[in-house]
Amino acid sequence: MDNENQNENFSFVESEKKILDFWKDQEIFKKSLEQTKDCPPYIFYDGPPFATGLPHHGHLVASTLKDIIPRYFTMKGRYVERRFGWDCHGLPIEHEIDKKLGMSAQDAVEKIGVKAYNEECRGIVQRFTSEWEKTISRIGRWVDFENDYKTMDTDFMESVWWVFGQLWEKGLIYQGTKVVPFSTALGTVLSNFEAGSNYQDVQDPAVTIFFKLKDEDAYLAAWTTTPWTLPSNLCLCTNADIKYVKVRDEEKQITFYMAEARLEHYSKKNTLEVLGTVTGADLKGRQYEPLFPYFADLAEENCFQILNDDYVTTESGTGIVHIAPGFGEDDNRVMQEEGIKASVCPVDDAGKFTNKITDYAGVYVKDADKEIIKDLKERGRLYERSSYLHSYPFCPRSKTPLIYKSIPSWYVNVEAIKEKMVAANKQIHWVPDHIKEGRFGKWLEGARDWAISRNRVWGTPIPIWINDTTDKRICISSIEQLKELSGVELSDLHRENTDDVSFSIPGEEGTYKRITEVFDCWFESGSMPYAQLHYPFENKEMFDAGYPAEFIAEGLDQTRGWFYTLTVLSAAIFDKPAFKNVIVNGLVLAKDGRKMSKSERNFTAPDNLMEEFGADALRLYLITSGLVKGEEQKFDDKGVKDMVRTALLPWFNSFKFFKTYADLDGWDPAKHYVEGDNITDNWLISNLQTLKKNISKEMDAYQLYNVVPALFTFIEDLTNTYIRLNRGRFWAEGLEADKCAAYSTLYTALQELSISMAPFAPFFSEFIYQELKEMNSSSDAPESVHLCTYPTADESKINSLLEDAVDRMNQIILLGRQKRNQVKIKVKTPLQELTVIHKDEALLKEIARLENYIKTELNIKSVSYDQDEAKYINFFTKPNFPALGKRLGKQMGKFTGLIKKLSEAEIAKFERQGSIELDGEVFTQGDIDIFREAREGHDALSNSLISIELNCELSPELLREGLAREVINRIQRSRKDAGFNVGERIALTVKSDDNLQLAIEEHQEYICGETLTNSISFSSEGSYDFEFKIDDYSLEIALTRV
RNA sequence: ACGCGCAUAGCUCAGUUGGUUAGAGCGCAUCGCUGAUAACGAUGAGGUCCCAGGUUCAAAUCCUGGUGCGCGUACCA
Repeated sequence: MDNENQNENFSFVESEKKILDFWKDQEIFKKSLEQTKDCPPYIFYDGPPFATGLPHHGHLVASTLKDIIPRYFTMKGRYVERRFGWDCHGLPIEHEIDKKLGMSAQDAVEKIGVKAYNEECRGIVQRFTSEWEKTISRIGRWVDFENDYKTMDTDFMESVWWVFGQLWEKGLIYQGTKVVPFSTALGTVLSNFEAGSNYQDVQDPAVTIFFKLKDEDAYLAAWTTTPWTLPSNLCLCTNADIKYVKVRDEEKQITFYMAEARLEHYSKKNTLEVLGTVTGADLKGRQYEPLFPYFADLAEENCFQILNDDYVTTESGTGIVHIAPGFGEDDNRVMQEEGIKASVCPVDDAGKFTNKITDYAGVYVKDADKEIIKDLKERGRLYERSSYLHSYPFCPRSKTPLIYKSIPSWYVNVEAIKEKMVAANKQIHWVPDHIKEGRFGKWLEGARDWAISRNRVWGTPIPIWINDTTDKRICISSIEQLKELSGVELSDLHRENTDDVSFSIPGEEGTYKRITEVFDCWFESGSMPYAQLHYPFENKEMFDAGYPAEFIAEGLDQTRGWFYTLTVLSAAIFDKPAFKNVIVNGLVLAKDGRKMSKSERNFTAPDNLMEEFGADALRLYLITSGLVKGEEQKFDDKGVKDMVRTALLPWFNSFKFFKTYADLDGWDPAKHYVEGDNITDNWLISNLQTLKKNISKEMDAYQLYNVVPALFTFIEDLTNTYIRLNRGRFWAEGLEADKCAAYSTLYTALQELSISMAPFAPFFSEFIYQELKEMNSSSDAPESVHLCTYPTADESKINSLLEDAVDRMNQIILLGRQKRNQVKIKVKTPLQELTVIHKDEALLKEIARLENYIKTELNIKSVSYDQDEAKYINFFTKPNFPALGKRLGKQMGKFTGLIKKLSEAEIAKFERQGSIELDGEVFTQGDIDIFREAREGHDALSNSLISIELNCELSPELLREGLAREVINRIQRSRKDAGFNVGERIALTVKSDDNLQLAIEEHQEYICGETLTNSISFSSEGSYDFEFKIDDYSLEIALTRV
């Protein structure tokens, strides 16, 4: 491999593509599974996406999480199967077909039949699978697409039947009429989640209507925004505790009742005279005349009377609510509670009045509003008409307003198992944790029965057969059971095959026929843990061993979706949670803080991003953000670019540095691996162990957002401390022990880093791993970084004292640079002396071990140490608040003042004796913090932990040495420009001013050594290839190859 | 409307159980470094920690009430 060339043109994107090929050709994913197949399983559930859309940023976040965790646990020695899943059924698919055919599903079924309709659906379900596979693979997610599960597979559907059968046996299924959100365009009931997904602010007509009391020449004023429900009115409702007034509108010649609190509102346009006051309770039981004749006979069933309920308020309207139990859940409830069973719902599936409503039969309800209002006006029953702005649910598919109507539906009695669900939730570890008790916990507590039937075509048929004579019901929960009863053995369970299967049972009259409804597709995705394995028909042991799953990860929107349905079914059947750990990711917003929207074009397509910056950068960006703890994140492409810059490039550069020199020296880990005792080597190795320890702690808690920053810090330490300080060791001639130790340390760090990073940045980790592997002449290392064991910390190599010491050294270097900046002396100009000041002798000794690094970094001739801080530094003290606050409580204020006022002498005494008494209170070490700041008039600097003094006096000698360094710099630049290789030796001709020449002569040996120059000749004439200005001096040089 | 979350530098975000000098990166300015560097390093400017109360010796942090944003829930007739 031509490494030289490859490095010059290294591209993360190209490298990733090569690695994708490598994984594919060598079947690394498969091998990782084979390698772990006897290990304890780690069960991961993949939530199935709808296959109708393309993957977006939200899927990428989830996909990254769904890749990192399984990779990590695989490397930890677990067997992690990853099956992709597809949600195939449901409205989105049917809606696509309806659009294509240009008609509703009902019409389509009538014209072409169930079979042909389902064929259409089946045909488009997998339309985008190749795009999904492409994007998911590109981001580096390893998932089994071949062995995927589809909710339309016969095995899957049969397990769904089994799940339903379980609920049926436990008595959790019932048929009821409930008032539900209904889409008149789709002709179907919507689930709660669907109904809530599209609220819009709309203007609806708001009318105040009079109902004539039977026993008095007065009316009741009721207010409604749905005039079309008035023909179905069966009762009126007041609040027992609200005061009502009887008023007279002389102008309109009418007397009526309304809430006192609403009087003000109605008095604005009308002159009203109050005749008397009653409570809602007083009104209860009084009868009124039906507004319309259609259901007048229901008066026999106690309709057309006034009821009481607390849900009536006086925030709007008249405080008297019109009740149409067919169209309102509260309405229905109030009447049920009063024991009135009557309910009417004279509206068909298309939202049109039935023949019962003779005057408006066939009219779409919203269209009927106007005519009804007109009719009421003519009859003198309309008091006021206005419009009302409120948010109203719309059908998310057809964008038409939903109506609420009562419909026969099949329900899961969720309320009966609420406690089980709450108990199951207690066993789940949520990231972020507030969802457990918050959003999800609250949702469970308020859970309501779940309508699972849909009057649809493309779905899993609900396996209930009803006897057409006796109304006896049988739930069938397997293909086998159906065969036993009917003699028909089905290989596909869709409606075209099941609808016509009927049977009778010997000794019973009548024929059993299947109901026509299919399942809500959420029931199917909630059945996924069982159905993907075709449990219990197959894989019984496998399921039992791995349930509940260890881990799932989905977006915050699934709180009410998949997280919920999994929990409902699992609690109902097994009284357990379905999963133990869940990471909930937040919503990805566009850069401008709004939702990402295709029409707004306010984001870059995922594929383009990966084409520009690579998948690793994208992955790292996503999982370092708040997205992995359920927070939203404004997605900025620049953030992805920054990941390249702040993490991947330094990592790459440190590797490239290593490789450049190791190749030059022919260093081979198999032959030249040495553990030396260099202090920075020990430090880096110690740092590495600490890193591994922290990673494993955070990963155990599924807190990914803490893992990657720790890795970044390590990369930073590696490049800006370890390599920077040790460059000289790699430049040394030959392969001495110390140099081998340096190589070995760097090799170990890079290798372990690549393995540690593998779950997070799987591509670049692989790249580094392969490169390092290639350098090893006798490597029996695994073929891929992803087949390695995840490194664990060797705690015996952790030396926290040393880690601290290096921190302090870095502080000293920073202070030195700060000082040089202040006095404007470049690092190239050497300074004579640095004094490190600290009272602690042991610390000074520790720092002295790092003296050479300090000298080099700050370009200092000598370092001295001084324990007598008072010479340079002022002290000031502050109480250690956390410690003292608890002890002193209210007295804290007083002592804070005393402590801050301590004199230098008292502080010195305190330091010497280790304690001090103030106003009767004894303070010991740790109670008082001592801070340091440089004393004025000194060249000292302090960061309150450590202090330095830098001798900034310059002598001509020092200045000339500085000049020599400048010359080296110019020669190196020239070498590079002239195209010399790193190792090539040169001869130099120099033309310069006298003082500069003196500097060069004085430091000739040093200059030659640094620049690989064999000889320097001086000239005073002619002109040369390279010309420079150094301060006020001019320098011209020419280079020739030797 | 209710529930949950969020609000910190021009921008994107850290900020442990309350603890007194509130941090990082980007951007900006200045200086420097560069034979691992698509780079980088240092220094500096930049803050009403959304607002108002409260608890406390002490509040960015806890409580209450607002405001704004997001998500979720909701037939308020």
